[in-house]
Amino acid sequence: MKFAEVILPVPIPKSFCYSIPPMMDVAIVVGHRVLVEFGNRKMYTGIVSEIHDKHPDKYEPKPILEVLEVEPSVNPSQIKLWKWIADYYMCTIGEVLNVALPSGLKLSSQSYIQLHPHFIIQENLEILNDREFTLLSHLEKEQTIPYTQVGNIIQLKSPYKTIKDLIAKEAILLIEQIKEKYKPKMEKRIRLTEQYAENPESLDQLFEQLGKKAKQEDALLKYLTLVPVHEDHLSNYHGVAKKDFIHSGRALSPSSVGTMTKNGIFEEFERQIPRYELTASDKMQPTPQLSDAQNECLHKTIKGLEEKNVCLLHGVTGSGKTEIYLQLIQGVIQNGEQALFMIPEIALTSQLVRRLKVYFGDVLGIYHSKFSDNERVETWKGVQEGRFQVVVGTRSSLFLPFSDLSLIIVDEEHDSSYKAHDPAPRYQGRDLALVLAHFHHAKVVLGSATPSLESFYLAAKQKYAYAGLSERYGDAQLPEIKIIDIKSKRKQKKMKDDFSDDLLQTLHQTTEEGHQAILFQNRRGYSPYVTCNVCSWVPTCPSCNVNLTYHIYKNELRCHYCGHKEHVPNTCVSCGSTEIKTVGLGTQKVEEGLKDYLTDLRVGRLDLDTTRRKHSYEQILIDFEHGHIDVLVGTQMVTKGLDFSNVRVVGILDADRLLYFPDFRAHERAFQLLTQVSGRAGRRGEKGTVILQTTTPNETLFAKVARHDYRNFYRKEIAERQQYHYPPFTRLIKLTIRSEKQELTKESAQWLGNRLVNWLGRKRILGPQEPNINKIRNYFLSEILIKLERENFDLKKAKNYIHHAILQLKEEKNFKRVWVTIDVDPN
DNA sequence: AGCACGCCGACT
DNA sequence: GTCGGCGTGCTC
Repeated sequence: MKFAEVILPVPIPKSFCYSIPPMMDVAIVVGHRVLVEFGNRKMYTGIVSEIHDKHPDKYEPKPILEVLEVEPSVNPSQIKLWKWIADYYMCTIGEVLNVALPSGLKLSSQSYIQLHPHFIIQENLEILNDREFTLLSHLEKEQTIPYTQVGNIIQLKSPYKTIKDLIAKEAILLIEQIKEKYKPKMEKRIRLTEQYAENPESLDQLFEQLGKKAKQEDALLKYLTLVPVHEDHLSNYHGVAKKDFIHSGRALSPSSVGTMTKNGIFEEFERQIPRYELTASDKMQPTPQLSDAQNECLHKTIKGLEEKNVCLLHGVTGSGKTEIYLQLIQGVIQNGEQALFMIPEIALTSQLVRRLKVYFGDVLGIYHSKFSDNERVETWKGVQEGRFQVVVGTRSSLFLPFSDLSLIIVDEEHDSSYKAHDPAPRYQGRDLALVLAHFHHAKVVLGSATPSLESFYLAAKQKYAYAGLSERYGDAQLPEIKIIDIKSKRKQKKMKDDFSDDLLQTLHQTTEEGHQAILFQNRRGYSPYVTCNVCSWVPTCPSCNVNLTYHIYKNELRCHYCGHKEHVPNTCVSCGSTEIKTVGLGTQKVEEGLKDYLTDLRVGRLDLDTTRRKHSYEQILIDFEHGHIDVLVGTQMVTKGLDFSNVRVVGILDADRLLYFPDFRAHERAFQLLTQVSGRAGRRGEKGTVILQTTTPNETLFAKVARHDYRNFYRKEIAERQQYHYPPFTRLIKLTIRSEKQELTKESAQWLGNRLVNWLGRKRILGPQEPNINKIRNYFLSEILIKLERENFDLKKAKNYIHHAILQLKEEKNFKRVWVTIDVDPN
């Protein structure tokens, strides 16, 4: 008898042992998706992680019910990676499985009830109560009803007992239905039936027969122009897409085509087609020529990769790093190997994808969060089958089933969206890329204009190779950055609301000249809060401890943490006055204000609120590209990967806010954001201008941004990190403690903190401390930060302590309703 | 995470 | 009684 260890998508830190029925013995291997029963009756897809013949001694394993595929969906090196992640990021392997496997490959069962075939309601009325009768009459009509709906039907919150009684009376059956989620996309096609296709001469006769039926004759003619049956009768086999046949060129009448199908002239058939909108129409192009500087950098990178496996490619904004990536990828394709091109979440615009498609065509796969389940499965399978040699995607593309990976490019490696937040595993995509590459003996290129301190530090320590690119591509120059002191401007009455005279003038001038501008304000909504002018009352969220943001379009107040919405009150809830005013500046207000002061401008906005829908992001960018928008206002979305040659001016409305985050990375992030957004100005051709508005014009960080002086920024910042023992000199683990009561959160956090201090020592534990926003979605939060040495330290042991302490916390009677999340290497 | 089960208090 | 709420324990 053989047994399989199966990974299941549940947050339990174990794998589960199932028996392999003898019939399956030969077929089953590591990486197979299998269907198993788990718990009382639920069915799940699991992944086989190990096969052995040791019967567990404490229980009798259940059998594997089904092997869901011939070729395993997952390869052994992926399982190795999953285990590494679970270990390093301190989560369960089930949680890893949950994010790693596209949901199209995950099946789970849903419970349904149906009438027992031998049960006749009319003959059993006396043993049924009202509720039972209602339910059974519904079942007579509906055949099957999902378990989850039963409660609604019989007006009970927990229908469990009723169902159990009915099962005992043999009135109903409980069944499990499994839904296969992935559906291949099919296309309806049309072709001639065999009799006509095989001897095209018979078509002449057919034309005569159709003589008076002009519409059918039309259709036949059109078919023959689309499919050259006369020249090559085999061409009929693939026929033509029905949609194209009927609607392209001169449209046909669908009903006459239908008639002809009925009469055995045409036949309909289906063919699986890829979901990708491809390529036949896109002409393939050779990758672009490199400038001398790029060429030199490319060679430095290649040499660096040979020596160190990892190379930091540090190129100023607009220096053309992408062209270098293309060359590297090209090399990988020629060797018949695979490459992964990683980009931050939002930068995956169709702009970039379209560009890559032109160079790589059919060997390029795409993978990101706005893809549907089905599309993801197709990329997954394409990578597995080796059809896709290059994948461009966000951090989740690290989980694809690569077999022959030889290069990973992490573009904009400093970008914080590489870090996963919400469900565990809270992995850092850039770091994980290094691990994946290590498993595959692949090379990694980390590219950025503003490298993360971590990466630059490792390059400085010669752990990574380094290749710099300090000039912009073509004749472009780095923009001139003007720092505007808005405090003194206000005194001089040269501010109009939040716009300085310089900013308005520059915008006016550049748009007059036919150029475009970008305005950056890192806050969405109209204003961050509203307040009563009389008593200073501020509306707050009922479930989170934050002020509500004012959104002008629906005249609404919204919570950006839980999504709560309410109308703006006409009168102050606290004092009854009607003087409610808005305070502070969001992107909507910038948009409004611009329209007031520069009336002729066409203003667009790019933030979370305008890009919720799947293609809206793309649409705004297209409008901007085609010059339908003069000024684009946006949040940090505008800092990422927008590359429009006509943008001459960038305005930063309030640079101060970036600095005063209570976070050791605030300065790093500010420098990156400011440099990146400035880099949008003046690509190709003339020099751009950046207007940076601030109340603290002497802040040295701004000066460094203005001088494009990354190195001095780095020197100062790294010294501080070292002095205060922050990464890259230490490793951080953040624990977040949550409960429904503030006191409970506080006490349990204190308890946990003490335990950790005992085991790990006072100096390694910071907190517990209430975060700035101490209540989200009705849960009160507290945080503990653990600082661990990077060298000469037993990390594994420390993590065990942490796990242990949390386990102990949960065993304390009073702390049962306390939740702790672990975030390794938090942002 | 689900889900069953058991105990308790609050109702028609 | 019967229902819902909540705590507890288990899942191969």
